[in-house]
Amino acid sequence: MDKPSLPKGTRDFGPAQMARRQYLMETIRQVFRSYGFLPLETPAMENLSTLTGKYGEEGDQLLFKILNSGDFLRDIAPEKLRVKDSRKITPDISEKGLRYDLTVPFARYVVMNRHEIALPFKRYQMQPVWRADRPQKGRYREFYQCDADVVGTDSLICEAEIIGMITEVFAKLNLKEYSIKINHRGVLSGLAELAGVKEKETSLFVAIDKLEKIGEEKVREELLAQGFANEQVTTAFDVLTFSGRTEDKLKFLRAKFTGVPTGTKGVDDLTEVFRLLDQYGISSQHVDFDIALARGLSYYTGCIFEVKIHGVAIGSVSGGGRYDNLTQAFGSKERLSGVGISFGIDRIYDALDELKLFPESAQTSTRVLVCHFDEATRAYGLPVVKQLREKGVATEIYPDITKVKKQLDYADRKRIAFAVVIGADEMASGQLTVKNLATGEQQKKTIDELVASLAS
RNA sequence: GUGAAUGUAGCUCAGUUGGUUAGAGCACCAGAUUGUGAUUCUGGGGGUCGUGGGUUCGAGCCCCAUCUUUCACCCCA
Repeated sequence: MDKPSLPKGTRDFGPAQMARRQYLMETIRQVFRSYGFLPLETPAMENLSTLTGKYGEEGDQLLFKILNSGDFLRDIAPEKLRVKDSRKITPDISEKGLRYDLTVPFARYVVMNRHEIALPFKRYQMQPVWRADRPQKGRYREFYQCDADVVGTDSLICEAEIIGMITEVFAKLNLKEYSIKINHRGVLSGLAELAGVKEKETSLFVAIDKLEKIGEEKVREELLAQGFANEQVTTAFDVLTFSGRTEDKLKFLRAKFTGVPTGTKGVDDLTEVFRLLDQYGISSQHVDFDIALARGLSYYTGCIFEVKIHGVAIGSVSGGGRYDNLTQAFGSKERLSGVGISFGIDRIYDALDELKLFPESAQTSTRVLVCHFDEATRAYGLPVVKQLREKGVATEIYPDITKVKKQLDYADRKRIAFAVVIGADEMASGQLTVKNLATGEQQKKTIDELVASLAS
């Protein structure tokens, strides 16, 4: 038998990690709920027809596909098999795939349940997604996304609230050094139009998205290599490299986009988002209007967001944006606009871990261990355990009869806060020995005193 | 998907130009202490050197393949 192992890019999460992950998820859930989002879960697998074509060509390549059940090769025409091109026979042998993100299944759900959904519909969803990527640090093949989306309204209040939620989540996590980058697809399209490269938008966006990472020179080289004309690139960079405060950027772009409706729409929306943040009293100190922010997912049409934590070598920990046509991709006749945000908790976990920001409270386990010496003292301890549990105190009793040393050792390893030692003396007097494992101090308490002191 | 690096005990790592039975620290288990953990002392278990081939009288060390992890590209949470 081979040594057991895990598929590439997947991980187990032990109790210590789970405590921290749950702390993260609970923090996010609390914020989502306070903004009026309600939970939704969808299946791990979707029909491939639901998934393909929504994420661009690259995305389709990264889909995990599920082999059909049964003897699926039997009915395939032999000449198809002879070609030995697995992509050609994929539709014949696979009709399901693992979900790639939570937004597309959400859009599918909205279209399927349109009749019973009250618009605007706000849902949050925290589930794993799968991507057949090559793993690296902060990049896994199975990871959790925590999404909140609103569908059925164009109001930019949603965008402002997304920024509000990000700000609140990060404040609760005690993360102070981060930036929320915001841009608008309209600004990017306007830019492409100005440069006269409207038909090659996508390759322009992909290139300028790397501006911060590889610098202006390299991006120029890449664009020229892709056949963009020198003056087109220069025009684009004139706009991209403008620096200044947000208001200055908006003013500058508004002037540039005279007679360019898509660009003007982008500037209008962003202006409105910043105005709403102000009215809401949501701090925009972490918000950074970045003209070069593009983001890959092809379905975005309006504002786009991306969040980076400073001081850690981890990609973006959160991203999102507005998408106008996603429900139409599922045959909806009605135009439903949606906007949402996704937190990548695996990356946030890595960042918090690296920055040592997990609070002590995120790693608590059992609070009390009841220790004993023999069957009689163990039996005496059982109702003590029961009483503590009824008061909501996480309590366990050492199941085997063994030396106190071993029982305390167990308590120490599990970082249990208190040990209650019950021997013949305690049983006779009713005064139990309560030991604080952190300080080592011991005192005698009756059962009632014990329960009262620990119940919160 | 493309290009590169890595892998020796549970963990972090030594291991000479290829040469006998592969080591350390920490961790683990047991005892010193039959009512007390985290500190001390003593002893113990544990490795087909990632896996499979090859070269050699002889491979942890050299060669090939494969897997894992990591890095860059691509893309992204």
